[in-house]
Amino acid sequence: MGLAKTEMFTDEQNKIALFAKVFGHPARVSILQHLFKIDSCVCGDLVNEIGLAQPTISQHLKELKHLGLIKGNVEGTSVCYCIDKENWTAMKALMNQFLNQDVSLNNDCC
Amino acid sequence: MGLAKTEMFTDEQNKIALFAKVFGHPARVSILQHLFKIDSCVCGDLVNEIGLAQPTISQHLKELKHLGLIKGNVEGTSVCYCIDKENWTAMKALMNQFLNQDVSLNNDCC
DNA sequence: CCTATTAATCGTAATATTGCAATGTACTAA
DNA sequence: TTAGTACATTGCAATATTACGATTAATAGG
Repeated sequence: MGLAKTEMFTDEQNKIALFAKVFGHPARVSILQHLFKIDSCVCGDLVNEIGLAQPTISQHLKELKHLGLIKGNVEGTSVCYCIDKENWTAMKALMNQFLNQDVSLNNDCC
Repeated sequence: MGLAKTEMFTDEQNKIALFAKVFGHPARVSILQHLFKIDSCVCGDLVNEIGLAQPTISQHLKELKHLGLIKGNVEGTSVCYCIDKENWTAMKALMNQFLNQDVSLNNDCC
């Protein structure tokens, strides 16, 4: 298996899970934090910043790009990656809706 | 491999990734939403609510419990699960810090 | 053209995740 | 005690993820 049964869940639940999944690796968290911290970024910087090999970083960037959270422009021999602000904001709204569910219920059973 | 190299990242990055990972499956998202929606919950309800088999649900509940996001009390033959409000709030703060990084930078390179 | 640089892709090994049948455990009721 | 109910644990098969060496593609500079 190793295969989630997505068909039995709502689109919203699957979408939340997909975004969360991409944040579920410290390298990708680190990449995103780095992209926020500086204005622009080439992959080489990330390979130096994070300790992983170049193909590994490239693979993580691909996943982030696939979900639309970052975008990359070719600049000569290097590629400039940065946060896709619009998609990030939309993702944030979805995640906040999930995280900010009302916690003040009177479920005193536990 | 399939093994994240956690030692090269900060505690914060690893913690964010761990929480995100547990949200990275629609069944666990669904379980948490259901626990928020009702006051208390036994596992049987979840097995009916979600379409997965009982051992599968039990395993997902275990992961949520391990991270402290839910807690369970034995009540006779059944177990009452609910959100651990305190830990949920702490988790929320960490995740919001990550999600709400300033998006208004002038990274116009892309 | 040739060479260097940068990053993507391919191939593969090690490990993790998902899901469930079978089984085990703990409690309740008769 | 026996049977039933509710959930946990075990064991395993199918698939996914992570990481990286080797290679490839694309561009820049000579």
